[in-house]
Amino acid sequence: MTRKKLPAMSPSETEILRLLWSLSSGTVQDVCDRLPPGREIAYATVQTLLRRLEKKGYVTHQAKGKAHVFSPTARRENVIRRSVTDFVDKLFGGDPVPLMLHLVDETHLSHDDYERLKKIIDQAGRQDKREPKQG
Amino acid sequence: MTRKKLPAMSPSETEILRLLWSLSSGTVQDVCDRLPPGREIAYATVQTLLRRLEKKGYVTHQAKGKAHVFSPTARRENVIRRSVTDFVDKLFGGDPVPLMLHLVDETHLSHDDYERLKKIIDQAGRQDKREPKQG
DNA sequence: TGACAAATTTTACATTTGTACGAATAATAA
DNA sequence: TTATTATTCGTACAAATGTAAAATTTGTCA
Repeated sequence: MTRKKLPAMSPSETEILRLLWSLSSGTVQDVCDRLPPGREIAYATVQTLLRRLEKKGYVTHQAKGKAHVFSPTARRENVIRRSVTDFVDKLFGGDPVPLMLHLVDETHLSHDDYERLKKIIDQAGRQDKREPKQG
Repeated sequence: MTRKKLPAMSPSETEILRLLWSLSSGTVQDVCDRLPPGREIAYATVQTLLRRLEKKGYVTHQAKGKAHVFSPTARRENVIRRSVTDFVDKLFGGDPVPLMLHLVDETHLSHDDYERLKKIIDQAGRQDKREPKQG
């Protein structure tokens, strides 16, 4: 299946799509309710953003009573992968390592987070040895 | 000293500023020469971007012969910190941990990178224990 | 069935972004 | 000093973005 490459999302669109993911699916109102305190944008604005996301292919909707229930179409993983790649390209010339170092340095992590991270890194590192060059 | 908060950079501006960092300072032409192959934008475009960066306060210039030599004013660390924070806010609701996990998972790292990362994480984790709540 | 409320659609609009041409200017070589 | 060349400056402009008011439609309750 030729998975079409969707047009890039704007930051605000990204923000909205994230909220929709956290809801699985929802109406404009639902998304509005998820806006964090301090981030106040009008209902109509959220709606515009959802419409644009739909036009770009990131979400779809289905009528439910008088309201529209929106749901994400693109897989979260894929969208994130692309966003991260773009970001790393612009700010780090494509090399993710400096970003990782930055994150570890700048983030206050809980002990659990450290353990989890270490574990994952260990795993990834070991896997790396087992599959030296497989695509 | 009340360090003023600079207006956000656009992705293209970020890209250009990154190149300027890598040069320490340089003319429009210098920056153009640093554009990676495949990324071709006109001299005049680069110039506009630098001009806008200057207006926003990220770079400054000084005349050197007939050319202008641009140099970054904002500290790289700070700009990166802010960019990363913004990005994490939009895509992960402010929690950097999922981004770290994603990066470790998705990135093909060299053995050295793994070691380096592990070391840094260990260090950060230990430091975390020694300073339980100091700002 | 008619009024009311909730939601959508339509339309709008200032700003930012990406991109660049052409004119002006300054250095330089002849 | 003049022609040439490199470089900036001013200007432009379509598309994307952030934001939303106004108009309209659609359920729903009395």
